[in-house]
Amino acid sequence: MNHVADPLVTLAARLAPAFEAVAGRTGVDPVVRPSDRADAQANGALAVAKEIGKSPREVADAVVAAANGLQGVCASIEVAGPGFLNIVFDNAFLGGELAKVAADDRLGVSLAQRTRKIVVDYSAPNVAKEMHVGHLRTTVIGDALVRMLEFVGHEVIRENHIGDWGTPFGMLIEHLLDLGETEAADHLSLGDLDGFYKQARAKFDASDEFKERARARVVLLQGGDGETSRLWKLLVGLSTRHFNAVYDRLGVLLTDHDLMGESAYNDLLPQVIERLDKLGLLQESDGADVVFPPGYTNRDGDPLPLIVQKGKGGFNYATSDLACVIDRVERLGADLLLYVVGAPQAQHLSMVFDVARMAGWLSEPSEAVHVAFGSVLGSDRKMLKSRSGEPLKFIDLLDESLTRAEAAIAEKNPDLAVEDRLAVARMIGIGAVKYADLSTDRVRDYVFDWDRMLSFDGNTAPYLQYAHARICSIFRRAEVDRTSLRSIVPVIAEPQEKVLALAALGFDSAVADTLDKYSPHRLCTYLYDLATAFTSFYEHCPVLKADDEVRRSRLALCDLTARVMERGLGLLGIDSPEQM
RNA sequence: GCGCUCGUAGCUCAAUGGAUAGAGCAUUUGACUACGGAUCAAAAGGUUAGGGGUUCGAGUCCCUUCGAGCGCGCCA
Repeated sequence: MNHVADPLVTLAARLAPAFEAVAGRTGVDPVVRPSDRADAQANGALAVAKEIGKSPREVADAVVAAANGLQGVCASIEVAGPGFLNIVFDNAFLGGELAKVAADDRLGVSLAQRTRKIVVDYSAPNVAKEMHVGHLRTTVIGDALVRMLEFVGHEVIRENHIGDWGTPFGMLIEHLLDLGETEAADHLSLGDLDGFYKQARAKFDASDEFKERARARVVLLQGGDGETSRLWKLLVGLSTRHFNAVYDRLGVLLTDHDLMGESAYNDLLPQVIERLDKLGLLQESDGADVVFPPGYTNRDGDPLPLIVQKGKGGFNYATSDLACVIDRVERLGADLLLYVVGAPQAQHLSMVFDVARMAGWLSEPSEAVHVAFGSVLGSDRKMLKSRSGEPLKFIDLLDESLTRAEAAIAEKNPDLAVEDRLAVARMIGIGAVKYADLSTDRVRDYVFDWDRMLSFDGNTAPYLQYAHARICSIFRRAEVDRTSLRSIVPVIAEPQEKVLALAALGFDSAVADTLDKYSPHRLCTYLYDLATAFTSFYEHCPVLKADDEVRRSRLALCDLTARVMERGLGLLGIDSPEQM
């Protein structure tokens, strides 16, 4: 049994019996919330009053009278307004809780009550195409969710569903042959994947002869021809090298081990059709094999089908997505499938999930969730593009983040050794890009703005990293063994100490809330609150100059704050430099 | 036309159905013999797009109007 770190959660548990006694039933929610009038407030009396036909204040008074589990937790509890309970925590209680969390390697973050096997589908770039800004959100959000899910104890299977199959590969392989393998390899290893793709595309559009060769090559590829497969693998290998270079620079967990491209499901595709057919779900419509999940209509108001086999016999992405569901549930035994995919695909995924449920491939307790996200916009509020109008290359984005971060550090901390500057600039620059992406509600579009994300003020990665670095600076001067601070009970006296203590103790709830909705911005908001609580504490409460007992107590608060910040940023995939 | 998502301060964003809607930027005003001022404290800034409804209580849930973005049968 994990210790509950968040005082608000403890309070709710202690208060619940009193609410239940007054309401005369079990399962009453005390509705404990953070408060700006006290340390916490409990709003449950208003609902109970309605239920049992008494006045809210009467109920609130009765709850206070019945609450006998609060000794040692609360310093005061009083009825206010129409029937709210304002609660002030006991400082000694908070100190004790801090000590427990400080002694815990997990910093109070509890393990999931039910451990699940979770497939996270994210990133998914296309072979022979360069990664661009369109892959930013899925990669960054997916990575953060993976880190958090693993941290709370789930078994996570990362799947990078790369686009490594389909009709374009006929033309790509033919172009490869035209260029000659070695020359093509040189060309591609330079990283100019887009140029290669565009050349192939141009030939495909211009030449009937090439078009015919490309089509024949697709047939060979799908038929498993040895030489064709070898060339295909060559293309895939050159592309994944590019992907890995980006992932490495970005600092995400994806490796070749996580590759699970469309080609991996090739053998399953015919089975998808067969099984749908046997279940009687398959219908023929305009020459294609389709399934009609209820509730979808097209332009004309007619039922909208999910096409699983094209009129000419080929499979499409719906087939592949259904095969994925089968593979993930039946072979891997996953009970939660997360799709970190852009919001525009909502209808498609919804139809795929519906069909999978109709077919019985996705049933309780297994479920699929579309973790949708909005677009990255430029300052003109349109999709972010490079100056030339092309999608912004991922690698250029990373380069610019580094350049800008390095310039900022050189200007603001010229004392930092030059050899450290590059490493720190990487942490700041990449962190800024990731945090900007993670810190707004994922379902909304967001405006990409270098100056804002790299600012050291406001809700940005550099601000959080700065708070962490300041604490590290304190410890460079303090000459104490940080681990020795983790067994002492901090004394909470000043208001700023209390705010900071409550913030640090809320890490568990922040992680839980974040995972509840798969919304990383909740953890970001939490860490920002923690950072502001710290800077306020830092301004008002001298640490190193304080008398011995207070000094040790405040050092302990600093240590815990830094650990939570580093771990929290780490869960977002962001590093915390000790100096910056 | 239908569907999905969104609409909150000048700008960028928060707000598990709870009291007086919060931050940052920009603006204004304070605090630098500094544990890292890369900061802090404060002021000002709002009919939560409009209108109905449910509820003890609505930015949040429902209906509707307006506006924006994205989807809507053989690309993925």
